Amino acid sequence: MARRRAISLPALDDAQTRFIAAWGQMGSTWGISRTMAEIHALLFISGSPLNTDQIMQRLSISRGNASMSLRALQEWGIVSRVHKRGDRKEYFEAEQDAWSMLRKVIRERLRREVHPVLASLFDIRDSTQLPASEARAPSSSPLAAAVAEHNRRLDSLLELVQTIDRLGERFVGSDGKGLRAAAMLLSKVS
Amino acid sequence: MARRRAISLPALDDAQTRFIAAWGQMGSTWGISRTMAEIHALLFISGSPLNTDQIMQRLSISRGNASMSLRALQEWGIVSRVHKRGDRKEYFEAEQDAWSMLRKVIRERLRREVHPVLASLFDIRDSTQLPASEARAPSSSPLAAAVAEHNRRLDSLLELVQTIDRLGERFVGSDGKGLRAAAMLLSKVS
DNA sequence: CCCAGCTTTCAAAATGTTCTGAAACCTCTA
DNA sequence: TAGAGGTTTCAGAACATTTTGAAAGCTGGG
Repeated sequence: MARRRAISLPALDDAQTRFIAAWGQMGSTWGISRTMAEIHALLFISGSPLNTDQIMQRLSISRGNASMSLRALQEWGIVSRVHKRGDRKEYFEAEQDAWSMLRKVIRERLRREVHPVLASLFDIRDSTQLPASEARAPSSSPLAAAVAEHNRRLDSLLELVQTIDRLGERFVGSDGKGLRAAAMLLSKVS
Repeated sequence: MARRRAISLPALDDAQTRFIAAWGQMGSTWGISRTMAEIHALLFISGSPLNTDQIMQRLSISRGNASMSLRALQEWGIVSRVHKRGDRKEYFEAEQDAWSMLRKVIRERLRREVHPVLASLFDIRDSTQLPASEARAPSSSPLAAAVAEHNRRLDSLLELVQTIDRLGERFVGSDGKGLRAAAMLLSKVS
């Protein structure tokens, strides 16, 4: 029977590297730059704060890139600066609670991407709102009918996006503990 | 008092154009190419099937681009081909039910993006699983402790991604009608 | 006030993605 | 089976994003 090999330092390092690659991959398919996701992965998986030089070395990236990506991660709220006594360097650490992390990401995506789209959709809908008089009477004009159909389609999409938005807001607003429970609960709704 | 201007054909056209732009914008922030999102928007908002030439004209894109984007949209399952009697051209139409559309998008994203990440994470976790003997006894070795921490972090992420996956699968699996109800219901869970 | 050590900025280079246009390819009909 | 009408493919061009590296900008101690 083959003996099970004991875990070694290189094996841990390798696992970290593979995790970083997988997370970076994922990030890039969800509209986050690969490097940003990799830095986040590195900070998350190592668990302790790292400074810019350590990050640069570990990921083979330039100082400028590291600096900009770290700033962006801080703007997302999932990485924060840490000062170490007696060290002039800045250290960075990742949010360690995965659910809290997700909450922050969703909060930002709502703010940056969903809300602007909602605003546009409302705006567009208003631009073809039929005057009340025309909307009330079943119109005989083909144009009015086309406009009505158009509005119906727009409204159905609006409703969808609004529901997603409300869902997200609720998720984001719930406190850390209740959050996971809510997700679990949903996963049982049939 | 200013008189309310009646809806005109140009106004409808303009609303369509604005919708197409907004939807294209959104697509690009969610990892879908702008053109693909725009074609989808055009088909969705016009409601009736269009052929390649009509799409090319309306969006000012090349035939090649239109063809490839239409193929991709069909692979996502949210656009389908339609034959028109007595017309040799192919026509395309978008799924008109917004919730069904969302369901299809989520199904594909789970398949293409979430499942591969899950597989990688499981794989990575397995590579540093402590032999049962070592894991059982509280270890004194600092290396073993580091590995244990690493595994803990990995597991917490795994659990998160798995929950999302299950949630998505359930959403995707539910039938059209129950779907929206479930989302509404979730939005009331506190 | 000046310097050392560190961080941030940003223009240009590298890289990656999307789009075009023309040629190859189907598939009906005569 | 020729060819008209239509669709797909794909190499290269256009465009967009990401990354680099060097210079400018901070900051705290001497």
